[in-house]
Amino acid sequence: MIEKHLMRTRARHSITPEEESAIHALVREVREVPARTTLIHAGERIHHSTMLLDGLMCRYKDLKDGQRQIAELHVPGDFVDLHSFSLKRLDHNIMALTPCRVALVPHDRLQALTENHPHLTRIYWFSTNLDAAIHREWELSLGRRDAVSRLAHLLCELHSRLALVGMADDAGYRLKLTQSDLAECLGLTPVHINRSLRQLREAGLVTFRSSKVELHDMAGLRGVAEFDPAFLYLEPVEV
Amino acid sequence: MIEKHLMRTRARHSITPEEESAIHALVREVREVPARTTLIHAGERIHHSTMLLDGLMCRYKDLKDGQRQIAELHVPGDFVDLHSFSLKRLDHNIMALTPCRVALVPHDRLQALTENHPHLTRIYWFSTNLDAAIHREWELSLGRRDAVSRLAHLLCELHSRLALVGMADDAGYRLKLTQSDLAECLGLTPVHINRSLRQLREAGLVTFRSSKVELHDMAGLRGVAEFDPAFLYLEPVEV
DNA sequence: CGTCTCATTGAAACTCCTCAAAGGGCGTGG
DNA sequence: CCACGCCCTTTGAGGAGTTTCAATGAGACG
Repeated sequence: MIEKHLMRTRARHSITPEEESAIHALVREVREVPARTTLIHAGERIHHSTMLLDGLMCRYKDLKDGQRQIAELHVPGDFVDLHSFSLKRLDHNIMALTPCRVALVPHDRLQALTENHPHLTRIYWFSTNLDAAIHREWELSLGRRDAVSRLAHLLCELHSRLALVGMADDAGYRLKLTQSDLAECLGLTPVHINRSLRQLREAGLVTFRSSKVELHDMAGLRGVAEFDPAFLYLEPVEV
Repeated sequence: MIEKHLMRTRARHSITPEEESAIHALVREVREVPARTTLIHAGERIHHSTMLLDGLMCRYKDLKDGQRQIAELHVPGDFVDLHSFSLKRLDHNIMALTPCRVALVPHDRLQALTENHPHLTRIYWFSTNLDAAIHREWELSLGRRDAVSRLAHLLCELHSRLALVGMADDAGYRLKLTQSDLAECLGLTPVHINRSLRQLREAGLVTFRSSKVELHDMAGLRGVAEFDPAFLYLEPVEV
């Protein structure tokens, strides 16, 4: 059930069978979430964290005039709001972009984890630090990359993250996002996303159509994006 | 010596005298860092974390063409790279923007902390989650706010963070940054920062000149910025 | 007092946005 | 099973915000 979460965890850290059962024991219940549901609203008191089992979710903030900025996309296996364990309230909203299946992890079980499992605590601390690293890479994109490069970078990032949980290969991956969703990730308008996608397509690098990303020239795409996967910390680390 | 760090910690969490001594015991040495020194380079193996005692530091990333994006500014009392404890290598560089005094905290002492002090561990986990919250707010700025609002927001953020460690009051604060530094924080050019500063000044909101931020109309500034300090988690939380 | 960096200003160019409209795909209901 | 409606995608034209290039001014430091 939480297999993808274990995949992404094992990819970066070595965990004992006993620790795996401790992770299994974190989950209290599994729930289905319809697409376009805002699961958690900024500011509300939270008592459990959410692990994404299937589907795509995001963290987003918006301005009074309705403009929205997605701060991070979440793929299956991700802990979407592990940080709510220490923050108690979030500074952002959490929404399901597609129909999702999530596992709920009560904060008191995480509390117990920090008391009894220092190694797993460090692993989960690492996990929130990885989210921060993704935020930083997005800051670089939003601040300094132009539209085409920004888009290329996001498609590379998703490729790496989905591949880690077996949901992408060299040919491409399924991505049930609209061009408006991409716009909200990249600080652009849907219209400009459309034009930028065309540029990438006409350059023979990648096609995004009917919810599928087809990679035609991964090296070229990474070149345009100046993509270096180091920020995803894909190498095993002993924490 | 680490008084500002204790100030910002006490502002958000209650800690016992015994925990305070544990924090004191983290520091191995204090070091001076000249302005414009890159202390830590992306990718290198790190064995200690850096606590900022005095001066301003930043985390930054850059692109091949030399464009730079600052991902976060650090004020005295901040742990600049606490996340290097779990990540081991950083995805970004760390630079002193002004002459700085820093305290070095060996990772093995943090490791011991996670084994013996779960409460302090949660407090420091919180601290890295707070950095992530600041990153998210910057993503919102970079993606969706226009130049003037972005600048106003940063000046509000720094006011709140500096006030927390007693380095800002209602009148303003000292800020030893150049307009180019601000440009690198905000994803703009120095020229445009200059024009935007003029707009804020002529609107009677704030003046930034000779390293001083003078707040003339805090309410107005917050309005322009759409500034809500919630993302700084200034309220006490029991973790 | 000269030098260097930082700040300031103007004019032109460019990227991306806004507004608008038409074209496609898919599910639902008649 | 087709038609309708709805949302998403695509394209065009004009406009706004920001950048680039260039030059001058001001302040700090040796």
